[in-house]
Amino acid sequence: MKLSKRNERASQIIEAAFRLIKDKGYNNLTMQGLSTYANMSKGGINHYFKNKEEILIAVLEELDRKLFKTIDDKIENPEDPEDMLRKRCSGGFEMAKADPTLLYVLIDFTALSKNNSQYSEIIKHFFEKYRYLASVGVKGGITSGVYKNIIPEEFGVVMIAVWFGIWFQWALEQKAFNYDRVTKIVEDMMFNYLEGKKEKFFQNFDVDTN
Amino acid sequence: MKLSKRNERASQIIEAAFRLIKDKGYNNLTMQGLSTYANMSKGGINHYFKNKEEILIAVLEELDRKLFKTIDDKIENPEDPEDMLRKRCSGGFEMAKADPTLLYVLIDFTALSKNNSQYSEIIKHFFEKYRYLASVGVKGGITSGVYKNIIPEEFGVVMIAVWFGIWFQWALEQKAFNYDRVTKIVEDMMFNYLEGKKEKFFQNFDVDTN
Amino acid sequence: MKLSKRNERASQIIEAAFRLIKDKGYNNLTMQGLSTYANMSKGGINHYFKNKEEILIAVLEELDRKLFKTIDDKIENPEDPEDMLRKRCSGGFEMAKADPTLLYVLIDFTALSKNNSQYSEIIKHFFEKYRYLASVGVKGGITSGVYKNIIPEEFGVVMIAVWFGIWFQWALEQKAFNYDRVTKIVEDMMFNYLEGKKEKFFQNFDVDTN
Amino acid sequence: MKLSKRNERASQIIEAAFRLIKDKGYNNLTMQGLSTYANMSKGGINHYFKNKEEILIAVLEELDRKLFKTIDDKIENPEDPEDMLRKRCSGGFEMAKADPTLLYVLIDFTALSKNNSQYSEIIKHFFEKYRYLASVGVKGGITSGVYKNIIPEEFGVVMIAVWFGIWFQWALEQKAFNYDRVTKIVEDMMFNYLEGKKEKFFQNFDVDTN
DNA sequence: GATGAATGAGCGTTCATTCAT
DNA sequence: GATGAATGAACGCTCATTCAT
Repeated sequence: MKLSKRNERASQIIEAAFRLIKDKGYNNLTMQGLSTYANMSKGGINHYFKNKEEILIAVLEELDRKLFKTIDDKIENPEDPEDMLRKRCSGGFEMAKADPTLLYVLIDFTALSKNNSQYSEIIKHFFEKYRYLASVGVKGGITSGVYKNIIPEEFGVVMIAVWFGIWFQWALEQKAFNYDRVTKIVEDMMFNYLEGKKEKFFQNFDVDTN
Repeated sequence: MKLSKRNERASQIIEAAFRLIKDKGYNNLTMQGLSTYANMSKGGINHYFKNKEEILIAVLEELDRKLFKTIDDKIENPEDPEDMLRKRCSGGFEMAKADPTLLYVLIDFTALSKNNSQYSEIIKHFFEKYRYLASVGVKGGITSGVYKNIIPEEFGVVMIAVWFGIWFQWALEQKAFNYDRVTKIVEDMMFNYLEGKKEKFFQNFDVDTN
Repeated sequence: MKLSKRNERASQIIEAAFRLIKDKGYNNLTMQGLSTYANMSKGGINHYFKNKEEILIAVLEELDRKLFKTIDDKIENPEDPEDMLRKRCSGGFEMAKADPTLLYVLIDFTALSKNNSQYSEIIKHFFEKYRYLASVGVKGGITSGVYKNIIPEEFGVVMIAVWFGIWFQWALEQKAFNYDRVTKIVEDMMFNYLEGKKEKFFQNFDVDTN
Repeated sequence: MKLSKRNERASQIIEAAFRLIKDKGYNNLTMQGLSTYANMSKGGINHYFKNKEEILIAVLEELDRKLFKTIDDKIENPEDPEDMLRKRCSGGFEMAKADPTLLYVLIDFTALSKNNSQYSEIIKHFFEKYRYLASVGVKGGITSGVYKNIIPEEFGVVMIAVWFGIWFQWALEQKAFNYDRVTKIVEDMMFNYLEGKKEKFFQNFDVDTN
């Protein structure tokens, strides 16, 4: 009971911090502003978090959770590796389009990570995980005999690069390009590439059916 | 003579600021620290720059110059559009590999750009320019009748996304993947894709020669 | 309870600032010095006042209050307009004599008012009010049929000029003249002048009794 | 020759400082701004004045000269004491009306004089001198047998008080009152008062002629 | 538990003054 | 003589953190 109340209060603080960073950036996040935004006294925050950094770690973990949830929720049929890959891919793009400003939270922490090994580690693991998730479809395809001559982890790097790179540009200026058409291009590009790495039989089959 | 000495001192400050941001991040850049690092008194910096922001704008412009120079220097034979495209592409990858930490300067300013329209505009133009440079090769290919059914600007977005996305991951953790192999993959992937957009005659010809 | 404590602390700061300006002048009033003088940390002052100017506005209002109180307290019998006028007049003189250094606060703010419209407005209203108070006695005298051919507001200007001009000289150098004799002269002068503006009947009567 | 050039340059600085203080106030007078305004390098100013304070002393002396000149120039017939008195009186009022902002220079230095005995002494002597000038007419009247029962120095205090007090109010807000009518009132008031102090014979004579 | 008054180190910036040229 | 680059102390102000209530 007490613990749940404690968690509730802590969440309240984290959510407020998250929103403030998203809207105004890390550099404009003050404990005073946070206390106002979280409807809690300045001293009160210290009951739940030792100091500002502890809050920020929690915010970063919350970001991870948010992103993961959004992307992973898209997957419906995890048995089919190709479908999972496509879903993850489009899931990431949809998320980035739905809330481009979320990027600024990530960027803020990346900027800070230069001098904070804790942030740095979390962000590293964060990208590792997404590379892994991206690679799983490819890996599944390989074990099921679909793709050949491809290192799934490396293709995960590519997928994440594309996803993040487009998100970044999109967050900077949304009128710069047509998001849907560009993401369609990269999806085509990536799956055409994987197509070319399918086994001969399937490739021939695909070509014939085309 | 006088002007050149003035420029020299100003460059000295910008370089110091650049290094400090690259090494310690914007949030740890103080005028005191800068004055120490630039071997100049705190007040002395004010002869060359009205305030901290003016220095930072200059640093951002320096970043632009640095990146542009590194990438554009790679182009040797600008007559051949495909060659230019490949050179620009690999030029970008080589630069990112040569000095991954340069990214931190860009990331720092991106984080700040959320609440600073001046930074924001510069970074936007920055990416616009690189998208344009990336698109020029494709555009040249179209006018010379090589590529079809492709919007060069949109492919520019893709190229920059890939370049930036890989750079980002590489800067975060260089032991996470094999940079050369991954960039080889994306280059293959992108040029295969463009290949598929070549005119029928060339496409058939290409297929035959494979 | 809380509010009163807050007001108490704010007053403490204002009083300290008032004293410092009175003793050392505005140009020697620093936040550090103020914090020392007010027995409060530098940052603590920021709980009560957003910035230095806010403190100074409060000091100016305090000055207004101080002067008003001292002068207005002298009036005992407001039914008799002539008496009120005399009381106000001598009240002002007594106040100026009692604490000539109070003038320095006013002079400091007047100097600053050149480039600060907020100070300027307050000081203008300040003098307006005193002109008004000075004119009220004359006005009363007119409605009760005592004075004729006189514009009370203009005589208010004269009274304030005399009061302020003598105060100023007195504050500069108190051994320069005999304050009581000089103020006696100006009181005589002013009331003789008003006497001359009384209705014929009273004038004759006065002349006869002389 | 050298000296005169030196004086010329020094005057250039003093005039610039005077104008800057008059227009922007002492608190906005910087050596950099002064050097710009005086068309002289910052270091150059140091050839003519040891430091800022020395310039300010010179400015104060210049103020004294300016005021004295304006007032004293009005006197045409110094043989007639009453005329001299009237001329000085109206001369002071005309000067104050012609350039009300001149007051701010005086006020600025008065504010500073609290912590600068040099300024303080100059301003004291300044007022002393004007009291003296104001008293001379009265004194002359006494020795020539016109006024009785009056201490000229004390009446000088009154005259300066009136002059300064009206100037002050006028400088603060020129639309607050009709300057000419008010100065007419105080001149009447003061000379009526002196009239009342003339010897019996003259007084009777005056009354008869009225 | 909860508050917000209080602290003080540290920030960006200004500016009178010095001095090599 | 004349310049303006360079200095550094001092300023107003911010803000994470502490702690008495």
